Amino acid sequence: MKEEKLLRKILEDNHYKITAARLLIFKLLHDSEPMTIAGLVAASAQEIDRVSVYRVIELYEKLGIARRINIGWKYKLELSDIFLEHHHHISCIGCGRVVAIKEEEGIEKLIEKLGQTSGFVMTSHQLELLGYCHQCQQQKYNTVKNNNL
Amino acid sequence: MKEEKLLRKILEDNHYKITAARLLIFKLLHDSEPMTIAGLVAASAQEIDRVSVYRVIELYEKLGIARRINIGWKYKLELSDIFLEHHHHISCIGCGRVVAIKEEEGIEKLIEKLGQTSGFVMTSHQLELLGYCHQCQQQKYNTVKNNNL
DNA sequence: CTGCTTGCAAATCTTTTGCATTGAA
DNA sequence: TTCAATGCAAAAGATTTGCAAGCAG
Repeated sequence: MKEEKLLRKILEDNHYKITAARLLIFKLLHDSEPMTIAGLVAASAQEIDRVSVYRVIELYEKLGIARRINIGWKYKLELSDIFLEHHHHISCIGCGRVVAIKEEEGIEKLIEKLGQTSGFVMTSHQLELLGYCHQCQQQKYNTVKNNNL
Repeated sequence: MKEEKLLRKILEDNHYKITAARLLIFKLLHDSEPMTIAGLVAASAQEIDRVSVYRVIELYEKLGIARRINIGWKYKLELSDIFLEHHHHISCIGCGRVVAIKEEEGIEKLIEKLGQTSGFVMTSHQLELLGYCHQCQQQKYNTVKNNNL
């Protein structure tokens, strides 16, 4: 897949080695919805140590390969805009699912304007929407939450 | 101050007692910029136990008295929209300071529209902006970060 | 008085660090 | 061969839970 090729190039260009751990974490992020660190640790437990997951994620954030998205006061990880188009998310409070929202023209411009007005040089932004998805609106107040992992 | 009166009313209406710990945490949030839990714990260490801070905050979030705002992958706490007008923030990556952004007409409407389009019933949203404040733009790449607390 | 609140101790969970070993280039 | 990357152990930090004692209503 061509995304992996880009990954390899970024690692090489920055003089980092291409290792099994790094490829696996990338694959997991590439093939799934946004995941928590705990989820990544669980999914890769057979192959790599918990600590290495943290280290790979740290590196991926530094290199702009992955980024954290906030869900309430937790966070999940996904590949960055280099691999996925820039977008935002809406998260379901009921089942924990995260849905990507296709770019809405206008919002980016507004956001950029807000930063300028404050005298800041903006480096990034994130819009977090919370609510109940269609499914969870029906089975209202379902006690058993399928959050995270 | 009239905000404290509202606090007391909310607690009473929901059958929670008015205690020194609850009043103190409220006062701290009321008199400061957004604070981390660690900051609240430190500021109230003489009077109340760390665990109680967590419990008061938990209660305040449940009652909609306080809310968490995301800063990168950390968070800080501030009084909710009942006490402060609804607004957003821009955080400085350099010094950690959080600045409130006055409501920008248009953005709220856009956000509401995004939720509807996704078939969600939206309950809340948060816009997180990151960048460098005017001061930190000058003393670029200041190593000593005054983050948090 | 009575049950909600709190403090204290300790259990959990999450993230970070030190060091010896392994492996990619 | 060589230094970066990893595993393992353990430290450090953040949050939660159980229980007895204290206090608001």
